[in-house]
Amino acid sequence: MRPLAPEQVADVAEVFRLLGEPNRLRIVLACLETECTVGEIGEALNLSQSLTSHHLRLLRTARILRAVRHGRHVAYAIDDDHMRDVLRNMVAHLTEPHEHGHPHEEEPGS
Amino acid sequence: MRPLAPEQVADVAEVFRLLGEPNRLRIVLACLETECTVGEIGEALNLSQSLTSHHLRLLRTARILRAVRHGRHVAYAIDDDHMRDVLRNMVAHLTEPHEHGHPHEEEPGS
DNA sequence: GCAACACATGAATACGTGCTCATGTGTTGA
DNA sequence: TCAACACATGAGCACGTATTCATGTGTTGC
Repeated sequence: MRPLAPEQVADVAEVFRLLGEPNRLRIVLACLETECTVGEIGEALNLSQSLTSHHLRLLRTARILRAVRHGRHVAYAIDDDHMRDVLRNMVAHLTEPHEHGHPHEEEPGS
Repeated sequence: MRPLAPEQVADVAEVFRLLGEPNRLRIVLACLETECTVGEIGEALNLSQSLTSHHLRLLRTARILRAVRHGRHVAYAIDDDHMRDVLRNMVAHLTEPHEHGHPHEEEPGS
């Protein structure tokens, strides 16, 4: 992987930041398999309509989700497969145990 | 990918949140290829010693980085390969163009 | 056109967090 | 043991942001 341009670092950080809010992450995960309408998301995750829409706006402008109108509903879905892989790997990171049995190296001081 | 336990969602979000801060992300990227000491990181990224150490503490306790003492230096490195994949995919997400040419679906209202 | 529905958005607030300053802890060499 | 080095950490402040309330925009059926 190349050194990565300094401006792209900001973009990467921005996406991570958006995924770093629990409610937003839940929204993204809900849209991972199949597309969902705003109402469905709010009801499933127990979020107010306003809050759901605010979060969706951020996820949409950051191109994490894409929006499609269906009648008077608007459905959201994951933007691309890279994002899906990011989520899968992150889950793997926390689900699977740690590779080498390094003895819980947490605090260097003591 | 399974529905993912509600408590794990918080853990995933926590890791994303930590990677969502530009300086912390730069630190992680610096430790991606080879391990770096605190001093090297601070100098390379032009961060104060205190700030560098504060960020490293967060990254260490979240198991994103691991710390190893070498003499009076402490070197940090990426914790495991899943994290490396997460970063690679995220870069791919932003570097590569969007898969289907959906016409910049950004604002549904207008 | 008009009501009802589904969603978007601006303003205001309470809360979290990144950064700095100061100080503490651990390690090496004399 | 003592000074110098390398790093860790607590307190405090300035700033960003998640949430709510109120209101606006767009769409369907009558």
